[in-house]
Amino acid sequence: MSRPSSFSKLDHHPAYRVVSEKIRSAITSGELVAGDLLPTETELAEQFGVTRSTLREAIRLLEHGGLIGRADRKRLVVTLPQTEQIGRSVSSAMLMHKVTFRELWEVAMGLEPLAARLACANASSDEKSQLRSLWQRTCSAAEGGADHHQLLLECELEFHHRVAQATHNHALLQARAPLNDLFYPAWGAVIRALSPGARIVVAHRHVLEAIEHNQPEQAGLWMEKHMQDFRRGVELAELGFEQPVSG
Amino acid sequence: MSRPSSFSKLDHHPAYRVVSEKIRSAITSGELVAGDLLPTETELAEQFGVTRSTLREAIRLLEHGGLIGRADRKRLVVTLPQTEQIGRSVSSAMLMHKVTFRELWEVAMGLEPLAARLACANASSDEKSQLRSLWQRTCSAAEGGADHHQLLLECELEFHHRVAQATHNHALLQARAPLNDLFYPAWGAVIRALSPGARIVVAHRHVLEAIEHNQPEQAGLWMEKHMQDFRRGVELAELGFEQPVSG
DNA sequence: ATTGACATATTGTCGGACAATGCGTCAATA
DNA sequence: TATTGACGCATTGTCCGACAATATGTCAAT
Repeated sequence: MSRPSSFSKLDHHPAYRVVSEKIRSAITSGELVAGDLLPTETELAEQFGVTRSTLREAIRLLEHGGLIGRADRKRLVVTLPQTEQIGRSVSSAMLMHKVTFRELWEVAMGLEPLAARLACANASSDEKSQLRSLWQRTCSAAEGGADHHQLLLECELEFHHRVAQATHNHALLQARAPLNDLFYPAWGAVIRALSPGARIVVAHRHVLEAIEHNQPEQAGLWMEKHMQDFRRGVELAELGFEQPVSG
Repeated sequence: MSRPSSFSKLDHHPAYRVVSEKIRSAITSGELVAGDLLPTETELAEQFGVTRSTLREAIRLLEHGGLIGRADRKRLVVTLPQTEQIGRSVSSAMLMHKVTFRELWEVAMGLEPLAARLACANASSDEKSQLRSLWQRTCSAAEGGADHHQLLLECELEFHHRVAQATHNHALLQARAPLNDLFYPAWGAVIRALSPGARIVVAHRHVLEAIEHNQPEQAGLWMEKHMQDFRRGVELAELGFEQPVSG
């Protein structure tokens, strides 16, 4: 065993993984683009020289990544991975790694103000008006008290998501997608404990107006304050800043 | 059709997806933890009341997400999703969305200086010394000229990865994991075009020393300069800052 | 203690089968 | 003419049974 073996451990990949990899590379190499229809399962199975069962396992492997899906419940189609779909698997990974409130907050402090700044330059007027109408909904949710906690939570999360969307930066969208999933339970706990509707509304308004008037610095600063509020909220609610975010 | 139908579109999920979801929820809910061994396929199939083929498709669905794997080529085992595995699917998603150099750079400007700052407080002495020895390897790679471009590229990427690891922030690691994959071709092109070894070495040294001396501001500033260098590199190499990063 | 032979269990792969369902065609009808 | 209904066809989702390859355990032989 201690003898320096010059043989590399030969790795025998199962067929379903090989097939999956072939299809994946065909997609990522641009040979197949989103929207392209794939042949039927039987036909694909023939092309690869495997049985339909094996091919289907390969399909499942890609399906989870959002690379392919069903067009009309029949034909397979190459699809663009959706940020939310990918983000969910990332966030579940974060949950399993027991990411703490602090870790989540630190990353959010890096990404959310950045998103706010970038949104100033890139938000379309349509996105701006949608943000404003969302803010008005947030107002009414904040007034409702405990009855509207769930609604307020959803407004809070949607606000950040829409700001990120307004950047039109897909890398940013993908990077912060999992944060939204983690903030769901996190903000939820804070809201239930403190009813911080008023503070949320104020912060959102300043960010919104900064975006409307194309003031990146202001947008970033107020988003930062908003995240500081979140941190204070976690501490005041005595959730334990160093505790893992519970799914 | 225009009549307001009060019926919700009933969604019939195929069995393999239901089974997959059952297992996933058992894992994310903590009922099953990483390291747990699952029964054999036949046994699982019996428990869920499906055939082995169907069950295997469900398994594939989870396998891609890194939630389960094979222990010893036989028994199934619950595994902690690895950042790199997840990151790769995210980065391939970014590639398909034609993320530009600018978008990549903007996110990196948010995350990399943050990582440098956080690494100051959290890096173990072991990680610090590993960073230093990596820097020395970078030096020799930088001297080699065109022959060592590949080596230099790998050093550059590994440096950023290790800095991120030194933060001990798993959320940050997951969020920036896909960036590494995208920086591979991006830095590669810059290095081949400009041979910026010297500048890389200088920037890394400053970041490294700032981390060693626990100076977060310095670490963040130099990491920022480093990313500015990357941007200049893309422009000087005439790669097109607004062009998509090619996989 | 190492080696070899053998039975056992489990996975990877195969081939075939069938029900459910969506789609196209085409005739019948108002 | 436009809608409806009947019918056949294609494809997926699911099932069943089978077998080779391989890892594991046991036991005897050296």
